[in-house]
Amino acid sequence: MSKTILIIEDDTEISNMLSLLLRHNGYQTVCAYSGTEGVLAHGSTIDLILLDLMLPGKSGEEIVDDLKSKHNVPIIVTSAIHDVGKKVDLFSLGVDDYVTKPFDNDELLARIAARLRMSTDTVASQTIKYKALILNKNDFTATCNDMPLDLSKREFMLLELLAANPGRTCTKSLIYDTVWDYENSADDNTLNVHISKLRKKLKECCPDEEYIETVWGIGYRLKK
Amino acid sequence: MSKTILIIEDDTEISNMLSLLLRHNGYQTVCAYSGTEGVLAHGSTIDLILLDLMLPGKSGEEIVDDLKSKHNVPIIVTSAIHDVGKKVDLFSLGVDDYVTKPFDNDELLARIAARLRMSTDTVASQTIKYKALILNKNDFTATCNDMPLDLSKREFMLLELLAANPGRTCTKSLIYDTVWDYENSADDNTLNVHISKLRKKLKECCPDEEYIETVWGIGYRLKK
DNA sequence: AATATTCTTAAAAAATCCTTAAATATTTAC
DNA sequence: GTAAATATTTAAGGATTTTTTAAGAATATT
Repeated sequence: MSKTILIIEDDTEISNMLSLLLRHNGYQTVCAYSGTEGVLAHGSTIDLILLDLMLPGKSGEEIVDDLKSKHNVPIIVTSAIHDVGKKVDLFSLGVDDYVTKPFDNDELLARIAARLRMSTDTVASQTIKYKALILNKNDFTATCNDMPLDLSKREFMLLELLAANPGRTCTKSLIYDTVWDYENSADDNTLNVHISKLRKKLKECCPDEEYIETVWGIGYRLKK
Repeated sequence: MSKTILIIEDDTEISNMLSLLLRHNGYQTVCAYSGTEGVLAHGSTIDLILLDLMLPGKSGEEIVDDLKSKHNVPIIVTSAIHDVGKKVDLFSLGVDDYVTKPFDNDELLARIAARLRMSTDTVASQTIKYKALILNKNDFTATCNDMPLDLSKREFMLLELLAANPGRTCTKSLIYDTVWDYENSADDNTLNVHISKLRKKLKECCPDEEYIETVWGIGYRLKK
């Protein structure tokens, strides 16, 4: 699955060059042109951040702090400074790596690949993402638009089943088998009620979008 | 406490220079002049390895593998090659960082310091902090808001497990495995009672805040 | 051996979740 | 367009799980 990289870089020329390089190598990119803009653009869909340190406005340290506290993904700093003192401070803040400009394209790609490999091995394999929705199978937590979703066990299992098969219709019979472990009687309304509650909770985080579609007479599905 | 660094480097001049540099900066050093010698010299007293890749004899990859399997400490490769392909392979083998020769002394020191800090932070650190809570694994003492928390062994282990995974739900089954060392029978109430007592003790130090959240049907967690 | 502490069990109370049922709304079929 | 079938929503009762309390069993300490 394609990874998304957030580029925070004030020099348009460098930013464009980076974006092109990364897209040519199979990544998706999001560009921000200042630290504050970068913090705003950062969210659950971002897998790694390329951060230029010499940005106007907020200090680099502040930005790293804000980014990390919002969503903890690897940060690689691209910097022209040769000041080693700075570098040490950054490491202690949580920066994962840095490259000094002008950088070698292949080296940059290698470092990005290394960082992504590290993070996917540990956490991401146990999570299901669907649009702004993230389900963590390890600890039964869920977030939508980075807001916590408070789901009961049955609600979580139901949403997990749907999110694991986005765009595919899950028949009621399949859902009862998977989530409830028994066959449904024809007049059973339990599933409907659970869907209703899920929609209500999802709407609180995403007022604009309808996630769960009903397939009349058959079951439910998440929109493609 | 002073850290010991193993220098694996066949060029005597560079080796001596490195050793001098590191000793001047408060480290102890051990020198080896080939890969095989390096693997032999490696043991429990070594905290970090500086490894020259262009060694005669065994391949660099083999050496890294042998070193890591003997005692897993950070390895920083010092290398003259600019071949990026090599670098990627090394990352996947477990090399933590690399510097290209000729290297800047200060940069090398910064990277060493960063790696050592990481490993002490993760492994050697014997305290767990969570909000106003501090758990000391060495002597099984705990404080909350600087007030001593008098915890029994099971209570400490339980709180330790939760605090080591803040925000994550620990399933009952996991908790029984970790704290009690046996599978729980379905109607076992022991864990619930311990949670109850923990909450009571925590409330005495933190009347305002509820630390332990229950995840219905699944387990418990500390709030994010 | 006696005492103190901690752990477990049991039972009642409280909280939460699940299901049912009924009323309303929507879609499909004729 | 109307009737039938299916879906949605709400509220309430029932079922399940958790919390709390207390007492007895197990373990550790003096």
